[in-house]
Amino acid sequence: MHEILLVEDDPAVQAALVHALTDRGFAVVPLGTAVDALRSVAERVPDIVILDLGLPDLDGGAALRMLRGITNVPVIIATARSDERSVVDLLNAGADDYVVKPFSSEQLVARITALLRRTARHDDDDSGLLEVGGLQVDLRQRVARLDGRDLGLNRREFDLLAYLAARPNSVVTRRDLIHDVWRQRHVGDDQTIDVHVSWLRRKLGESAAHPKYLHTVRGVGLKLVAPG
Amino acid sequence: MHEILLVEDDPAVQAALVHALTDRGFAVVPLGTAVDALRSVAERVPDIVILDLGLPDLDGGAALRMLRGITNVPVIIATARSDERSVVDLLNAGADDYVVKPFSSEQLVARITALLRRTARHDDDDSGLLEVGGLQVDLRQRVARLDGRDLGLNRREFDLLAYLAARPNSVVTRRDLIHDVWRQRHVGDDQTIDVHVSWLRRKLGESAAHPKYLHTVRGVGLKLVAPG
DNA sequence: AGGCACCCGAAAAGAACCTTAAATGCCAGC
DNA sequence: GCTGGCATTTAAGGTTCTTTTCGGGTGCCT
Repeated sequence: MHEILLVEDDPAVQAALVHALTDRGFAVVPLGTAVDALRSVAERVPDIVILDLGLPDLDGGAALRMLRGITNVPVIIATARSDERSVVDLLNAGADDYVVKPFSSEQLVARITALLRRTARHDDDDSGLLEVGGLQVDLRQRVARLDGRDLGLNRREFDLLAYLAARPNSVVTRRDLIHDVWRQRHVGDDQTIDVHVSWLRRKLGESAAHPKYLHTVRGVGLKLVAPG
Repeated sequence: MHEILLVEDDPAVQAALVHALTDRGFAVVPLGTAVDALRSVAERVPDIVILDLGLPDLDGGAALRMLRGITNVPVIIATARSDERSVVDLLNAGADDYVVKPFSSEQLVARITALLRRTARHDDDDSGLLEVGGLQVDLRQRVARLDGRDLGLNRREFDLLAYLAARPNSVVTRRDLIHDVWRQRHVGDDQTIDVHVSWLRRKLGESAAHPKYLHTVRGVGLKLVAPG
């Protein structure tokens, strides 16, 4: 679920866009002034900002520059001003895209999606840390730590743990694992999974009889829980 | 210096754009057909593709989809077709931006720059000094030093090390390397990479069995870490 | 008790990887 | 256009690590 900060002072336009974007599965934060927008971004950076020009409090270029002073968040300018000068200036001031009203909400969504697609990779890079209790799984470095100590997992073990750590407390079936971790239809036997789970348990310093993090759920699958 | 692949069949428009883009310091490869463009990209991936619709040989949507099958290169659609359907479809098919003729070359440049800015973070900004532990990679002089001593790397070795040094501690896949360092789709084999890594390790005074900086992550790729 | 699901040690089977050496491609200078 | 040198890629063999298979075992549930 992506979070969109919508900065638009015309209530009618704002309402229409909120509706269109929400329909498409985005979480929208609608605001009417540049100052509110800056404050909001300082507190929590959204996945993308839609910025109207002609806000009541601040000139668009100034608002954009201040925003850029805070963060590198993707920004789409959506405005009625279509003069060439304005387009070029704002793009050069750090905007990612510029759409001119009237535009269809469909086009705006397509442009948002395109921009998110382009930025997605970076997000992965920056936020690849999963934590469950004293367990840390760093997807970027591909290192898993228990209480700060590197577990020295190999590929399968790491992928397995990462998959579980991404879904703490929920039961994962063997079928899920074959599909998502092994990425194939037929693994000869569930034995295969069991063996890898066993290796993983050993490295975690636990066993099936005395589980701390990695619990078996009989007849269903496995579950990674924070101990306690 | 960024490299732009310009796919445009109208000779007059092509000439004008080549001129405008070259003036702005871009290296431009102008081509007139989609087939030529695909061939060119398969051989060497540019920094950005400007794609005209209405090419003589292939429908724009088809061309874009085939291009996306090969690579993730940023694509700007530049065309006279301004109907909503076309805009939305192509953005959803993987285009990054869509500008409608007639557009000013200034606006095109601004959009190119915006897109490169958004994409660039991964590439080396060839203006700086990367440091990882006792390793220095000077992108401007293209010199790499270990504890102050010049390693005497050749082109590939340098690019490889620079790419890794720009992402310390993160695991980089062979696929990333083929795409971003070799910049082409078909490298006969991963062997190629292995061999260059081997040369690089030798010059770094280490080996796969006893890595200091350059670690293999089996089944995934490589990782440059600060030793210790 | 008997069936089922699961656990785990050991060892075979299979990939991935490293290195050296030879072949190929590319460019500069003649 | 040829020739030699350098950089890069392909090829081959060996090594190490990973993954799977096998088989005996344990414990839960009906």
